[in-house]
Amino acid sequence: MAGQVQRQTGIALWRQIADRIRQAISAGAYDGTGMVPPEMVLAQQFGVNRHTVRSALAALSQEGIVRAVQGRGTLIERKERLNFPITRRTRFTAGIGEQARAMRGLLLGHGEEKADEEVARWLKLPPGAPVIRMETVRKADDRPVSCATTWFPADRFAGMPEAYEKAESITRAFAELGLADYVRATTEITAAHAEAGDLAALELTPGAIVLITKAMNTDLEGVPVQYAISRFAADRVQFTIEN
Amino acid sequence: MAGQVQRQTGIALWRQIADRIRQAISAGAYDGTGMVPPEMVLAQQFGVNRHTVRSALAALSQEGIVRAVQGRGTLIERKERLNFPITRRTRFTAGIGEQARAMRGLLLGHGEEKADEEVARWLKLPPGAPVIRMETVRKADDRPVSCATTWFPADRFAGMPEAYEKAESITRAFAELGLADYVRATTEITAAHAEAGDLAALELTPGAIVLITKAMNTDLEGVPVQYAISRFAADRVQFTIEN
DNA sequence: TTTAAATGTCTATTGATATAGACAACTATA
DNA sequence: TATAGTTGTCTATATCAATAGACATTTAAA
Repeated sequence: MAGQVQRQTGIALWRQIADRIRQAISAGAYDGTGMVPPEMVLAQQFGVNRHTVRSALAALSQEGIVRAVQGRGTLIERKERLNFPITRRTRFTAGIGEQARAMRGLLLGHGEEKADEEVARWLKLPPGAPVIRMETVRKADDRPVSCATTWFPADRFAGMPEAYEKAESITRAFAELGLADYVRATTEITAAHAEAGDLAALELTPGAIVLITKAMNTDLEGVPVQYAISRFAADRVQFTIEN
Repeated sequence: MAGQVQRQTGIALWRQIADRIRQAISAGAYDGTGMVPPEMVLAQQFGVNRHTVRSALAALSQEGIVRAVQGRGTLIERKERLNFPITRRTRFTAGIGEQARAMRGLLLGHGEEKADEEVARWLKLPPGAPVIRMETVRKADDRPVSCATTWFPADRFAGMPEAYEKAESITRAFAELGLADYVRATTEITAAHAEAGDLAALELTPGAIVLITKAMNTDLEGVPVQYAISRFAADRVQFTIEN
């Protein structure tokens, strides 16, 4: 990890360094000691002043990734990255398996509305058809992993928000509404810088990256039952596609 | 697109605004006029000074996305985003279809080396087994889309670099070496800020986002034939997974 | 108990970022 | 051919980001 930070790019040096250290931690670069190298060493590696490194470490400390202890050093608190397999049987909660103890989905808000052009196309409904919209955030061990806007055909899944709020899971909410099984039909993946809404919902710092998925699930007959736009904190997750 | 830029975050306002405008262009927000709104209008929308908007537009102009014409306005030059379907039959060149006229793969460098732990695991070889490594960059209509490091079992595909350089495509190079068909077995997707090497290879500006895939292909018997780590310019591509 | 090594705090200075205002130069159109 | 609307350029000022140095405080080990 040599000094490859770049100046005058609109990205502050302390942020570039924070991103690099976060990635190094996630890759297990400091597993031997469980600590980040001393500030002076990092400053030399990146070719910057010690105070600039301190700004970066302060940001990581704010994220809960490291904890500085005067006299000892800067300890690594957290380094996991959740893996999400994307298959026909993709489910948010079940896919996590052993990676976290508790997976929960929280309902932030919901409403009934007319499908816009995009939602109608994905759900294969006529534009303007009534749909249920839900805003949710999903957490692994109380740490936010993704936030999502989800649409369901209103005539078929009218009670969805209430069922989801109780079950804290789409799969269980579907089951309660009489849909025993469903499959992932299509997933689109892009990436972007986090926006204001992401920062609040996912407890991110500005400049962070979000992975954005647009996903459509169908019942076993191939009829769309759900369309979701999810935004994942990129430094906490990865996706796996098995073909 | 209201004024949601954030201050004192380590990301300069002009960069946040450039990212937002790039995304709006890509989403077709200005298709009606083919132009970005006037600088004063954007400044008001984002709640910043006109000069800050000008810095953002200057960056987009540098990327070749817009072109300012004094007296008229700021014209949109380019708005495409390439789609890459990820299926068992994922191929870089063929998957593009009509989206670009010419897809080319260029060989930057290559060598033979011993498989490290990661490469050996993916290719299901004993650690230290000889592998061919290739560094490539792939372009659509002369615009860089991704750069990749690719490994092949050395005993089976010794002539790979030469074949690739001539064919400018993995698929055709495989065919030349006697492998008529292959399938995508596994794909992992993550995202990160672009590093120095990405900036050069992909002609990006610092702070840009890269989508990173780790992919393994097998022959029809399920024997691994290729492992690749590819880095895509996130604002130029999206992935689609059809299950 | 010293001492070395690490983080914490403070002051000062420089360069990049952002704001503010004024006016020039160019384009399209009434 | 005016005129309104737009981008281009200039000066000035304030705030944030980064550097530099000095010294305090805490921890662990000699």
